Amino acid sequence: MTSRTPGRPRTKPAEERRDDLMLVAERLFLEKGVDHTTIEEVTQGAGVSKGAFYLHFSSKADVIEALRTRFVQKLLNGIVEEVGKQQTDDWNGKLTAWAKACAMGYLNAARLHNLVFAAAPPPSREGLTNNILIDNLQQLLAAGSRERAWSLQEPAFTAIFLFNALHGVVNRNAIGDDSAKRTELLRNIEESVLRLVR
Amino acid sequence: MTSRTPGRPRTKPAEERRDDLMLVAERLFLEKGVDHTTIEEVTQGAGVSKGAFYLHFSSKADVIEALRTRFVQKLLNGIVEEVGKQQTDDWNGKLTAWAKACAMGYLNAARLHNLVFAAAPPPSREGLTNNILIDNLQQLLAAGSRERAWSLQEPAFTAIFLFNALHGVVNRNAIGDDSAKRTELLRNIEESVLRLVR
Amino acid sequence: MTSRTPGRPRTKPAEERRDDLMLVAERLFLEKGVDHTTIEEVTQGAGVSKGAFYLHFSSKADVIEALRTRFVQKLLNGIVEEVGKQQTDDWNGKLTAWAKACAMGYLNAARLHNLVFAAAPPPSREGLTNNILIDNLQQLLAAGSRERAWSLQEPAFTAIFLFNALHGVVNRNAIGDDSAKRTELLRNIEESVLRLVR
Amino acid sequence: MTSRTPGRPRTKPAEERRDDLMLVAERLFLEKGVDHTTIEEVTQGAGVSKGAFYLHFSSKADVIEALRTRFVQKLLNGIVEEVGKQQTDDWNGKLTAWAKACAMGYLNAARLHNLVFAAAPPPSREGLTNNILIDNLQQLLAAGSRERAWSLQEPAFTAIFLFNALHGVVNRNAIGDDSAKRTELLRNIEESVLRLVR
DNA sequence: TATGAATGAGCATTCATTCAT
DNA sequence: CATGAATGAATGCTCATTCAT
Repeated sequence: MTSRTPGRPRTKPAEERRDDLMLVAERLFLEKGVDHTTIEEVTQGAGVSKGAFYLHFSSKADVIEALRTRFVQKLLNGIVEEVGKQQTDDWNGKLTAWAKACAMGYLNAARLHNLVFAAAPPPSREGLTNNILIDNLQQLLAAGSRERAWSLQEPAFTAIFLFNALHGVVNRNAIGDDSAKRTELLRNIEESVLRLVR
Repeated sequence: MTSRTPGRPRTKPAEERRDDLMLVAERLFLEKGVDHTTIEEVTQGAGVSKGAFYLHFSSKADVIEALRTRFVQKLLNGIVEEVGKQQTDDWNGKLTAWAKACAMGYLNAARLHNLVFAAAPPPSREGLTNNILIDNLQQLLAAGSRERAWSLQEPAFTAIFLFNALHGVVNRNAIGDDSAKRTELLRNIEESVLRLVR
Repeated sequence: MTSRTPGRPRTKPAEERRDDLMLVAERLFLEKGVDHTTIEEVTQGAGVSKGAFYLHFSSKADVIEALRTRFVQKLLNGIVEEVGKQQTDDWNGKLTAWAKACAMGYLNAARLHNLVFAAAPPPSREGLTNNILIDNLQQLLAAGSRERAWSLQEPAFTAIFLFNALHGVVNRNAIGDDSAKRTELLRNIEESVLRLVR
Repeated sequence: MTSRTPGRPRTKPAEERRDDLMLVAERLFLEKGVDHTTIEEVTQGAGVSKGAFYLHFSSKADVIEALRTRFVQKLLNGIVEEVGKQQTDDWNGKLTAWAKACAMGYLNAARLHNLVFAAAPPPSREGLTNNILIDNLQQLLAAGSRERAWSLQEPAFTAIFLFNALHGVVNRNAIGDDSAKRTELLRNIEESVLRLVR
């Protein structure tokens, strides 16, 4: 009589339903990839009808967008908070706080980030071939370390770190033919790389 | 016997046909994304029938794999060559050669890399939201630089460099709960980050 | 606490609501076609909830029926009134009054009639291909007129008039194989057609 | 024996397949209306897979268009042929030939015409309410005939003939407010109507 | 080798209608 | 009288893959 009819209320606040759907979508997208997750699977997982999905999102792409936005926002909030805890003039502290908070955010979100930004990586296959590049770089780093050229405690870590830095920096500067820009890019790369190994 | 119109041979060496198909596939994948490129478009572009595709590749995923392998192999060859040119004990030279060759390879391949590893993110939208993180990091780097905490000539560059390094390093260590590993990861991150800004 | 915001009454006499809904439905049906007008659009236009629609009509088809009935009734009333104004024995006056009132009714209702009777043909495409028949007929009429076979002032008008008369008369007599009926139909057509051109 | 493998050839000339599909589509569209005929029903009726439909038509609307074009073309051919049989200067003969051939074409095609031009009339309901207008007109015509105002042998026929002529002529001149055009339209209507009853 | 007609599972999206409140 | 969240059947269209020739 209170209204708690056994069988769960068929109607929920919109916000809650939306969250349910996003939750399930996130899980399924991560498990099977966006392309191989159907709307129906999402709604079934959320215990609603297929049509209900479109009460909250205008399309499949719309959920991804929502997931993406939410993820980035949460992460940024966390970072800002951590950085704020540092002394005003402790720049190293701030920077490492930034990096750590960012890393922790990703770690906690596990593969979600990839999902949200790359829309369905071919499951697990991703890094495999990449490895032959990273392995090669790692060998170089290890060799140089052994020769005391640098002092690296974890060549494996640095290889991954550096490879991804390179990859990203190039991606965001993908300008075809501007020779001046290329030169500058390479100069920047050189400097950063050398700092990294001391 | 009668229908042998003099003109292009309708039959080509398998290797050549395969290359034709890969070439077209690569171009179309880049132009419109993997998911929105059909096998038929690929075969039409290569001037062969739809069925011919399956004479050379077992599936759509198979071309992607082939494209990926070819890309990585070429890149690695180029890198090894450049590194080989350095003096045996010039480790800094070797490392920067590695980084530069890798960067150049990507630059030359432009967006191909992304394609090959991430199976077509919805074009261009990708980095947009990411930017709010990178922007934030950039501001931090710029602020610290102004205060003479570090000597960075290009905070914008470093922000991108660092963000991607972090992202990649975390992705490849995505282990849920191993607390020891997390601690070590964070320590490595801290050290690398600090080296990066001196 | 009551939530009864002073303003428009949320409740209206049934008759009025029904009229509101019919009005909006008519407009939308005309603008976008029946099939592409949703109940929700209708209720939104009328400022009521979706459910309210079903308080006044049992289904979508039901509004169309209501619209149709109302249209025909109004038109008939207008015609009867005009015809009634004529002298009792002025038959030509009565007939032309009928025809004119009918024509005016349609003109005033514009495309509504079509809508109501044909359930939204894909807008505008309708007559295009028909034209090749009417054009052909018009050429015949113009040619005969030039040769003084008939005295037609507006072959274009007559072509349309006649074509539609034929079309309608056939449609309403569409009996497959009754040969006698067909013969009579053709005789009637012949007679009427000849009268039309004198 | 030559190629008649039991089990029907799974592959047919495109033209033939296309015709099969159009044939089935036409029948189903007529039986149940366009909107209530699914592509799958069409392909099942033609004994092919759903996908085969899209090998020959780009969409559902495309078949309708094809059906329409084919219908009009055939009809026009028949008319032109009949008209051509008349004496060069027998204008009445030509005109009645036109009208009869057109009528016969429609009769033979039965409801196809309607279908093709109006895209699914709500089955059978169509003329019902219209009747109250036509009935009224018929009564007027019959009354005038009894009074010897006109000499109509078939008021029922003439009522339908005239009603549809009016309807069509108005539809094709549906200009909102051009008063001059309206006046002329009414004058043309008046003249034609009077000719029709002598 | 090469063809291209044929397949058919697969899926996003729409919307009339219901009903608990 | 009124609401609007929820339903879920219905359907057009795509496309990777097969296979008879």
